[in-house]
Amino acid sequence: MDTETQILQAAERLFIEKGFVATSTTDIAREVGCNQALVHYYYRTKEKLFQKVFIAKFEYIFSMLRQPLESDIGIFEKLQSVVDTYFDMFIDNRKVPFFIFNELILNGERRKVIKEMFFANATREELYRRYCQQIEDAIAKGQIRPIEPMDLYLNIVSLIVFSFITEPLFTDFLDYDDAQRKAFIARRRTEVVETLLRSLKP
Amino acid sequence: MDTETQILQAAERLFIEKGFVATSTTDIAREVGCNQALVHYYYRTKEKLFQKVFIAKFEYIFSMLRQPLESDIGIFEKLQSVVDTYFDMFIDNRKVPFFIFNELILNGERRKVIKEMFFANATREELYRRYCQQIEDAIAKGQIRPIEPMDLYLNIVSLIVFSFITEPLFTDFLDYDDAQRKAFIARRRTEVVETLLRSLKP
DNA sequence: ATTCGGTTTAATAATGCTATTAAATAATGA
DNA sequence: TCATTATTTAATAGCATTATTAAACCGAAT
Repeated sequence: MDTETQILQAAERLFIEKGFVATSTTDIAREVGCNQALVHYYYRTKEKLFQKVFIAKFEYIFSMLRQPLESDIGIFEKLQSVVDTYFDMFIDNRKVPFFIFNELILNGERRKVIKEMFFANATREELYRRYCQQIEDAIAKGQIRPIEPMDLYLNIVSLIVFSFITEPLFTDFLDYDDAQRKAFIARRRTEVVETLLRSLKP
Repeated sequence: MDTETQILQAAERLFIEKGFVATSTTDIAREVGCNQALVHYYYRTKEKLFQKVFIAKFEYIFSMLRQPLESDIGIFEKLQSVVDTYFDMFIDNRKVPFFIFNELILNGERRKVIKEMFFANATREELYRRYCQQIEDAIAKGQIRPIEPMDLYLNIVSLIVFSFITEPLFTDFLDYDDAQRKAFIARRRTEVVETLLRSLKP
């Protein structure tokens, strides 16, 4: 693999693991095994490199909504599908949820950049609008209780993301081993679905 | 007020606002209007100062559970009371939830220190055990559906904390003004209670 | 008035970081 | 082959940060 993408991938690993501020371009170079100046040669500044990593992850996470949302299944199955999709993905990328929120919240300047990026693509707003439509239809049909689509979305994200954000705390505080960690996440998965579905009953 | 506590309070403000890494002892000194060496004179190292701030906040937040838990009201009223208590407190300390999780998750070394502090006080475990007892009683009496007390606790914390963690995102992404921000939080408050109560129906 | 303790300051050592530059090296095409 | 371009390195400027030290300051007790 060429050095340029090696650097990008090392940066991704380190940024996600330790966050932007705690990761130096020297760290990244060391991880790749190249000279530190190369990081700047290819990506000019640490911030630019970071944004490349960040936006890619952000896009990726958001795009995962697309498939369940467009499939032709019932509203409850969709919800189950969304939860499963995210749990599967986060199990292999345990620090990603924290990474996204951490960087998005800690740095207001960056938030502006991401915002512009986000609204630059009209299909994303379209995706959200379609989601709202589906919720409102389900409410109209009496399948679920009345709820603001945004509130439901926040509930979903809260419960999923928090399961992964708190996982390191359990691991350390209760001395969880690998098996217990897995079990914790597995239980959260079913519990999150249970909670969401019950909370939506008309 | 004496300089020592001025420094502590400035540190608290800055640490909560910008996080540990992004806050320098020079920042703190500037905020107080004193020499940077004074910060070290009183608190030796930045890390020690931070831990003093952090542990105080952590204790405070946890201790807020005590009153609702010990009062003699029904399980649903208790839940409502807990949610209200935290919403009230976080409304005046909007960045605190993020602060706690951010620092707790980002730094594994620190987690160890907090863990020791946490388990040093037996009344805290006692508090948690009493909470579990109350949930299990409510389940046995058929007031709520079967659920692991830990899962319920996580659900509660997730929904509350996330309302405040995501608030800056709404503020920026959707250009919320102060009134809209207040309305957002107010709606979340009722929605969180609604979601929790419904999800617990037997 | 002077001494003494606690407080505050200025100065600085030591370190680590980002970003740049110029030179060296490797790769490529004429 | 050789000239040109792309990649990589070493060196370093410039800055910020933590922590320490020695000296200055200041108020209170003697």
